[in-house]
Formats: sequence, structure tokens, C-alpha cells
Amino acid sequence: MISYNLLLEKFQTILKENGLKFTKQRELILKFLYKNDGHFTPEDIYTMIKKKNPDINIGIATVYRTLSLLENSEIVSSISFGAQGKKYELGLKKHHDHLICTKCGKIIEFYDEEIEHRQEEIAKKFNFKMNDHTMKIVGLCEECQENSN
Amino acid sequence: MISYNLLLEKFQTILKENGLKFTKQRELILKFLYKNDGHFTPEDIYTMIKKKNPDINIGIATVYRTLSLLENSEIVSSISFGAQGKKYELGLKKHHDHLICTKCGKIIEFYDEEIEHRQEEIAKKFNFKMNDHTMKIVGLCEECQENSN
DNA sequence: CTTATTGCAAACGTTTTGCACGTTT
DNA sequence: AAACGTGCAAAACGTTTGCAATAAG
Repeated sequence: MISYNLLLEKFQTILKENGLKFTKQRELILKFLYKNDGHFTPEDIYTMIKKKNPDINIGIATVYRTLSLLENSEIVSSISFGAQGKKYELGLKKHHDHLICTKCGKIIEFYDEEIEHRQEEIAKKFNFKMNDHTMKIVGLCEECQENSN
Repeated sequence: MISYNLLLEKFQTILKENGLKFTKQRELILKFLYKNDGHFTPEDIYTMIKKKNPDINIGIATVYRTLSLLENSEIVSSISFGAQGKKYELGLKKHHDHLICTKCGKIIEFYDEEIEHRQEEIAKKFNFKMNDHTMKIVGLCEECQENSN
């Protein structure tokens, strides 16, 4: 896993390259995602940063703006939940897909070489220039199946 | 492909089983999705039904309510586009996944046996009871790649 | 000192809800 | 007649935007 300092450097380089500025808010959001493993809504991130840093001011709009920026910079990635919004995670790990429990909301990550390969083949077959792909398996996780007895 | 009459019968049976009523509006929505091959937003469906049937009254809320009902009944399925909403299609065809062009919005359907199989395996590996799965490949379709030269 | 960024509140687009009225069974 | 469904308008929800004030380079 990449170190926080390296990640920070990467972010700062991207900012500089695009004539953008490095701010306290942007750093806090990056740090939050680095330190907290999991999948978070913009609201989650906003609330938790506010709670941990009562001294500094941050608005929800800044969280949205920064997440877009980080996503475009390929530092974070997101899973979409329809009208229920998106959840973000640090996107530097190896690409992976998700199992989502509809009862408890748990998200499990997985990676399957064969699926990745087939996706490439399919894009090729349709002369499609693939920029991204996502796969979601939704259902009930082990515990939630047990608890429903 | 299932005939419209069979589909209608299926829908009416589900309604009866759940103590629900068969209404003009519900029929129009079902018929629309049967006759129009493609992927539609609730707004699309609402507008097109209104235009074709100036005599009958229908509200957007009814479209949303009926689409939920049809989705729960596994008669239609949807693709989610984040904050941009959902698109619905008749869900009776064989399960399939989607290629989505980010430039022109075109949606291409595909089916891959191997991917389906791997998904089953993954669910099994995590003791996950799979209820549904979706895969989206997003990028540029053939024409949009050409037109960007 | 210039330019980007911020927080705020208002606006936005999609979806859901409360309610009085209508329709189906 | 009873129960469910409807349209409407208002509310809810996540997200985006305009703007004046602020902070970074």
C-alpha cells in the first residue's frame, strides 16, 4: 500500500499541474479517505471531518467538489446506489468489484481475473473503448442469512 | 419472446395474489414497456404515455409507483445512473449486462456465459446469497470514437 | 496582487409522500 | 361498501451552482 506521504505528493503534483491550490479542506478529505478503510457517502465524510476537527470550517459543497476532483484524478473511486447516492473509497488499490448486502449494507470487495479478462473481450467485440467498468452483486451476506431464521 | 397477453396475465396474477388492483394506468405502463424496446426514464415513460393517450390522466407519481411494483415483481429491470436517475426496460428477456456510451448515451446489451458463471462462484465463495447482479462497461461506442477525430 | 477556493444558501433534478377524491373489486 | 389507486402539490433527498468573502501561490 502506498504511504500517505507519497499519496499527498501525488495529489499535490496533480494540483500544481492544473494550476489548482492545496488547501486545508482538500488535505483533510484526502487524509480521511486514506485513514479510513471503507466506503463513505459525501455526507459521511463531511460529518466525520467536522466532528474530528471542530476548529476548522468545512462545507458539504467543498466535500462534493473535492471528491469530484479526486475521482477525476483517479485517486478515489465510487460506487453508485441509484437515487440513494454514491459511496467513495480510496481508488489506489487494485481494481475490484463489490458484493453488497441489501439488509445490513455491508460491502465486500473481490477481484476476479477471469471476469476482468472477459470484459476486455466484450469491449473489443463491440469496438467499444472501455474507460471504466463496474460490477455489483447484491444479495444477503452470510450473517444476514443466518439472522433471518 | 413472451406474448403481450401472457405478460398481461402474469401481471394480473401478481396483482391478484397481493390484493392489488388492475388499473388503466398500470396497463398503459406495462404496454408501453412491452411495445417499446429500449431503456427509459420514468419521465420518458410518463411523457410518451401522456402524448399517446391525451384522453386519460396519468401522473408522474403513478409511473414511479408502478415501476417499483413491476420491478419488485421482476417484470421490469433497471439500470442506475447515479444522481441522473434510473432507466427501465422490460426484464423478461434473458439476463444481460450493458455497455454504456458516455458521449451519446447509447446502451448496448450483452450476455457472457463465463461472466455469469464466475459471479455464481464468487457469491458461493463468500457465502453470499446472490439476488441480483449488474455489470456496466462505460466508455465510447464505435461511432463516438470516430466522430471525435 | 492575482486567481482559485471556500461556505453559505438557494436552486436543481429525481423520487417520495400526504391527502382528498376516484376506481376497482 | 370496502379497500386500494389516483393525481396533485408539497416535501424530501442528494447534488450543483452563484456569489461575496477568504486563502493560496
